[in-house]
Amino acid sequence: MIKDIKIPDVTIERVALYLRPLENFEKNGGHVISSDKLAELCNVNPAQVRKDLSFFGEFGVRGVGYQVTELLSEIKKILASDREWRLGIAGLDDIGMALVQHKNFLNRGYKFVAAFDFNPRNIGKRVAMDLVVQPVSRLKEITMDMSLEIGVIATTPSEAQKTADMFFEAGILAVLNFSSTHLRKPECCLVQNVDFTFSLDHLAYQLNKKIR
Amino acid sequence: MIKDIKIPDVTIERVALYLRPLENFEKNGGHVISSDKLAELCNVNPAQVRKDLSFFGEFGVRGVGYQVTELLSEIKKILASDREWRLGIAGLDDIGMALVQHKNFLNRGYKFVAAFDFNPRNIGKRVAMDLVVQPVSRLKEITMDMSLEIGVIATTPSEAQKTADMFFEAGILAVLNFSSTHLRKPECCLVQNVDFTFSLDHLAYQLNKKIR
DNA sequence: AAAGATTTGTGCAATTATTCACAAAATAGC
DNA sequence: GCTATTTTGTGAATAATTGCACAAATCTTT
Repeated sequence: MIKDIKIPDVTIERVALYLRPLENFEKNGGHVISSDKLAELCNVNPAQVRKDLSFFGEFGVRGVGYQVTELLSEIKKILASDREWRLGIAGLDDIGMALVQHKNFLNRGYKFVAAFDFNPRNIGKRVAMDLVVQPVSRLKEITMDMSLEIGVIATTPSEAQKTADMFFEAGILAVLNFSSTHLRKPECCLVQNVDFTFSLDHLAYQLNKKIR
Repeated sequence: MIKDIKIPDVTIERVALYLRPLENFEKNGGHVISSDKLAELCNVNPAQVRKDLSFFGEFGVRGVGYQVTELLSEIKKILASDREWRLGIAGLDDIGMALVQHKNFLNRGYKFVAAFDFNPRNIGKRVAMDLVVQPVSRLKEITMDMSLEIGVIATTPSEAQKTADMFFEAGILAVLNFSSTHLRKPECCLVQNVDFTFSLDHLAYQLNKKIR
């Protein structure tokens, strides 16, 4: 039961954050968890946990806490990670390879079902179970045929826009961009950029403040 | 001239964001930029740009704008990315390899000067210019000898805590954790976690909201 | 040199987010 | 079944962030 008021972005981010310690907690045999405990695991305020969850419904029991398994399933429903998403990746050099081979994606329901590259040397390579690299020339066709939902850009910066445009033309829903280039995009499509150096910039700032 | 009031975290994040379009702008021959233009490039509000920068000083000229080169240098000074940071990485499988070979780090002053792995198969490998993989058993010693500042964890989840602890013991200043494990850490040390699946969770949530 | 046009820096109001604090609901002990 | 204890859900208070709006500073034109 989702209330139809605007849900803050920060709430979504935190709900995704709750997921991971919760899974651990369950794996270690926990069945019930309080907002206090969950908050502690996530380094946030307990009232925040309760308020965040209350945007989506009443999942807890007063005087008791939250059933872990139930809460997990509710959170996955909220984030729409209770289903499989079909990903296509372009660029199978170091980053691309690392991504398709990373188990976490599949564990969370993000499945690479198609891979593309410009470099003839990479084409035809089997990069993961049932995943053979196709030439980028077939990107649009395959994206439509396989109804890919999310396109992952792991190409060089100079190829990034070209590749993204092909995904857009094929009607992809969203793009996850690892290429450290700003992408022009159509209104209808979501783009999320990932840049590791931001994390380092943030660390460097804090370090400098501390050691100064 | 840094005012000694508390600077919001979001401001630091945005200042890092400004850096990248600014560098592009300069590369394309721009010499002066207005807060309006910079804001447009970064998808933020112009007043926000001005206010963010004003935390650190007065870098602009009224009626004119900001000298791009000067602003870049000021921002780098703010973020402490006007210097080189010495990084050590542990774990040279797919992610680790992708990281050490990624040019962006060096461009921003983040230099991998030591690499470590548990796997004997990886030890002795030259993974980048002047970067040969050492056994993790030498991590503490080398971290101290080379006065590494930031440790990057790209090991398997099960080795992550062990590795991090060695960095901590060696007196590392900060750790960047790619291992999708929560790390216990001493008070004195900063830890920043990087988890790609968060970006996907966020995309999935937004997609689901849209296509529902 | 004066008027008009720009664009910064910032006080302040509006909005948004966080946290407190407590009633309501559930359980446990007696 | 009553009392004490726990813990949720949430209204209200507090805190933080954003963005407007305008004076101050600079440049441009005549």
